[in-house]
Amino acid sequence: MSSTPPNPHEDLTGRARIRDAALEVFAQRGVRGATVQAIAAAAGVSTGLIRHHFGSKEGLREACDAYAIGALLEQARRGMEEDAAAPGFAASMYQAGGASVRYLARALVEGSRSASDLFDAGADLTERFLAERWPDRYPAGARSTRDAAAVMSAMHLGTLVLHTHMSRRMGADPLAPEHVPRIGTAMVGIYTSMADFLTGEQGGRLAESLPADGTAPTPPPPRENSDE
Amino acid sequence: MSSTPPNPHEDLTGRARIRDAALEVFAQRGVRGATVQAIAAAAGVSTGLIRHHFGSKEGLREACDAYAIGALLEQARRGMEEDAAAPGFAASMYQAGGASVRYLARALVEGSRSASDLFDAGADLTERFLAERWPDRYPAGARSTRDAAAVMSAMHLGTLVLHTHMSRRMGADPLAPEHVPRIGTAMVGIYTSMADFLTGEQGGRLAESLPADGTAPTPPPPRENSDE
DNA sequence: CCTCAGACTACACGCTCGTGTAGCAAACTA
DNA sequence: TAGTTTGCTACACGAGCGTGTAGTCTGAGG
Repeated sequence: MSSTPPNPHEDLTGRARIRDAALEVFAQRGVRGATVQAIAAAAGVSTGLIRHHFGSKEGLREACDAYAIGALLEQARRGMEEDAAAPGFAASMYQAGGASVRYLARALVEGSRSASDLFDAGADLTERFLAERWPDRYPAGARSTRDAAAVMSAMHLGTLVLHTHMSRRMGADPLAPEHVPRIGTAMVGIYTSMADFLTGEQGGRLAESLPADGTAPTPPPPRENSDE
Repeated sequence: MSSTPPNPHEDLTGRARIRDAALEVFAQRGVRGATVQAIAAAAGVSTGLIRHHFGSKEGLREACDAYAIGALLEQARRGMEEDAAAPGFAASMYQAGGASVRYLARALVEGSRSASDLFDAGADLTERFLAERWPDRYPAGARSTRDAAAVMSAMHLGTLVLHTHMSRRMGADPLAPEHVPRIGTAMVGIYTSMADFLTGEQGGRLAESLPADGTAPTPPPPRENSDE
C-alpha cells in the first residue's frame, strides 16, 4: 500500500482515491473551480461517497490540507537527517514531489490557513539561517533580516507556484524527480552570476540606487549605504 | 481627472469603474471565484451594465488581460529609457504597481494565454541578459541558459505572486510604491549572501552534489563541477 | 439466519450565478 | 419636436453545483 503511488485507482481505499483525486483537481482548477462531481469522476466514485467520507467540499479541502502538510513535514524530517539543508525548505518540497506539492503551491495563492502557516514556517527557517550565518548583516529580528527571509522564501516557493511555466520553458516537468536537480543547478548558477553582476559597474550602480539595509526597525531615515 | 487613481468611483466612466473593480476582484478571488454580481457591486453598477459593455464574464476577463498587459508594457517602455533595467523585468511590474499587477500575478497561476505570454517574454529577456553577460557559462540557446532564465523568472515573479505572504511577514504591502525598494534591497542582499554561502564549505558541498550545468543538451553524463 | 455497520450509489432539492430581455432616461442629431 | 444612440437598471430564466435523503450491497458477529 505504500509503494504504488503512480496508479490512480488500484489497491487504494475509496477514501484515499478521493483524496488523491481531490489533490490533483484542486491543484489544477483551484478550490472554487473544482467541482465535487469532477473529483468524484476522477476518483471513480459517486459524489455521495465524498459526502459520506468528508462531509462537505470544505471538509475535503481541509483533509487535503492536512494530508499535504503531513506529507511535506514527513519529507522535511527525512531531509533534515542529511545535513545539507541550507535554506533547504523549498528543496524539501521538491523532493516530496507529486500532487501534494502542486496542491500546496496552489493553496499558497488561493490562501488557506495551512498555506499561510507553511509560508511562515519556511520564512522562519530562512530567517534563522540568515541570522546564524551572517549575524552582522542579518541580526536576528531586524527588519532587513525579516525582509530578506520573506523575499527569499517567496522566490524559492515561487518556482513551485509557477512550475507550469517553468515546465513549458524547460521542456520537462521540474517536479518530476529526475528533473529536480536541474532547478538546483540553475539556482546555484543564478546566485553566483547575479552576485558577480552586482559587483560589476552596471549592477553596482543599481545596488547603490537602493536604500540601505535599514537594520533599524523604523522606516528608513535617509542614511547612506551601510552594508559592507 | 487624470491624476486621481486611488478613488474607486469618482470621475470615471462606468466602463472604467467596472474594469478597475474587476481587476481587483479577479485578483483577490480568482476568475472562477469572482462573481459578476460582486464586481458590479464593487463598481457600483448593475450586472446588466457589465454585460452591456463587455458581453460576458469572459469578455470582461479578456478586457482585463488587455488592459493590464498594456499598463505593464507602458511601464516597461518607460523603464527602458533609464538604463538600469538589469533583468529589470519584474522590476517594471513592481514599478507599475496597483491592481493590474495583482491581477497579472493571479493570472500567472490560474493560467491565461496572456499570462503565459507574459512569463515567456520575461524569460526571453532574462535569457538574453544571461547570454550577453556570461556567454561562456550561458551560451545562447543552451539548456543551462534556458533553465536558468526560466528559474530566475519564476523566482522574481514569485515575489509578485506571493506578495500577500510577503506583506504579512514584512508588515507592509510590498507593492506600495514607498515599499518597493525594500524588495530590491533584500534581493541584492540575498544574491550576494547566497553566493558567499555557495563558495563556503557547506554550500560548496551542496553545489557539488548537483549535476553540472550540462550545456550539452543531453541528460548530464556524470561530470565534475565545471562552473567557475 | 438475523442483524447491524460501513461502503457506496441514485436521485432530487434548492441556491447561486451567468446570461437574456425589456425598458427607462439623458444626450445628441436633425 | 421627433428620432436615435448610449449608458444604465430591473427582473426573470436556466444551468451548474453543493448538499440532503433514501436505499443497495457486502461482510462480520452473534
